[in-house]
Amino acid sequence: MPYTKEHKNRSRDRIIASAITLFSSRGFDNVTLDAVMAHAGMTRGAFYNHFNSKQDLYAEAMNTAALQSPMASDAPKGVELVEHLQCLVENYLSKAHLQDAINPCLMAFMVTDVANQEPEVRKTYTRIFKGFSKRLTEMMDGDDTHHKQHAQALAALMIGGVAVCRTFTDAKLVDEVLAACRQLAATVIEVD
Amino acid sequence: MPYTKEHKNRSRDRIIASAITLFSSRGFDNVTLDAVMAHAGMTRGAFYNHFNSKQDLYAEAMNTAALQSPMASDAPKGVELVEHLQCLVENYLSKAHLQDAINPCLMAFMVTDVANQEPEVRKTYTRIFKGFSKRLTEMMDGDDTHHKQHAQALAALMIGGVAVCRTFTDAKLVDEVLAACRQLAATVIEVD
DNA sequence: GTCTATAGAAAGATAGAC
DNA sequence: GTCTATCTTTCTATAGAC
Repeated sequence: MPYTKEHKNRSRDRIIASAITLFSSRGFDNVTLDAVMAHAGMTRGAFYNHFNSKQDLYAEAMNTAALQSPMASDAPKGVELVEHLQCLVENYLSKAHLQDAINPCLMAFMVTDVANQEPEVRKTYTRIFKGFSKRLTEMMDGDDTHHKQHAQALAALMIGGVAVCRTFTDAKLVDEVLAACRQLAATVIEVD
Repeated sequence: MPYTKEHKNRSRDRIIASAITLFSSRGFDNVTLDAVMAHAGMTRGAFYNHFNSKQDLYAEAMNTAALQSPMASDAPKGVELVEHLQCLVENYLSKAHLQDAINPCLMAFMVTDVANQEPEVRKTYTRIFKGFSKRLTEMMDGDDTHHKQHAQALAALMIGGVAVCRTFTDAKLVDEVLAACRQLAATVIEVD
């Protein structure tokens, strides 16, 4: 057996990593399978040994990006949950995140892209959003209805803030809006 | 002269209205000029008498949608600015807006779509966002730095809320998140 | 499992008739 | 100004060699 399962898995991982980078920076429709495969160091023909379709890759890329996201990380020992949350939110609403090609939040980078895709991709997005907002709820220390509502609004604010800033051609506006969102986010977290 | 200027303008307006409806519901890349022109009651060949390119139409559609938006409307006589703002925000973060095919907010419906377009389109988006947040600032009754910051965060929250809800396949989640965003938005407005 | 080659379908833009 | 017809490019997906 010239190709081990290990080798195939590595190929698959490279394809997904390339998809995350290219989809997030150019959008799903503007990225060809040719480009994804070339970025992963292969050619187009190899693609269908790993995925059934381009849409299939889309869903897998979102899943993987969600698992790898800093937002999914646990608080270091000795750090309060709320402090950890504040730190994560600061990093999420940062300039560095806007340009992150490795671990971007696809919920923010691709939100309207996803809205126009097949239900399978939208279901994946919906599931990831629920996990995201559940995590926020938990870090807010408790999960009664009130905290859940705050967490959902916070999630929309974070995703919206990053999404709009990525469209701006004005660097000063980016700084202002990110700061404004961080400020409001902090208020939401503190109130709890 | 068999075709009057009036007639040409009407054709142009129909094309733009069709573009707003189709782009917002399916995304820029998934809509062909064929589809836009057919929706406007013409064929593809007539397009280039009105616009230089598909991207050109994109920018024009965003401009027109921004001008037509309820958010651009003035408060009726006798209604306080802040009350008017509260009303507009309620309508913006509503289920009806998610399905509005005539007057949707393209900033929310197309935010990540725009991020991947040519600078010309992104500049248009940036300009419209500035106008939007300036309007919010004014309705908050004053425009010192503090109000500006609140307005920018409110804009990101509104756009984010509508954008994420449009991707969800779960109707209950849509209701929850819209309500959560309205709640947080109300807090921001009242604090001022 | 990955490659090259190609089938087959679409879409943006242009040309020329009316 | 709008039409039909077409040029040209590009892309997803498949077939078959290695």
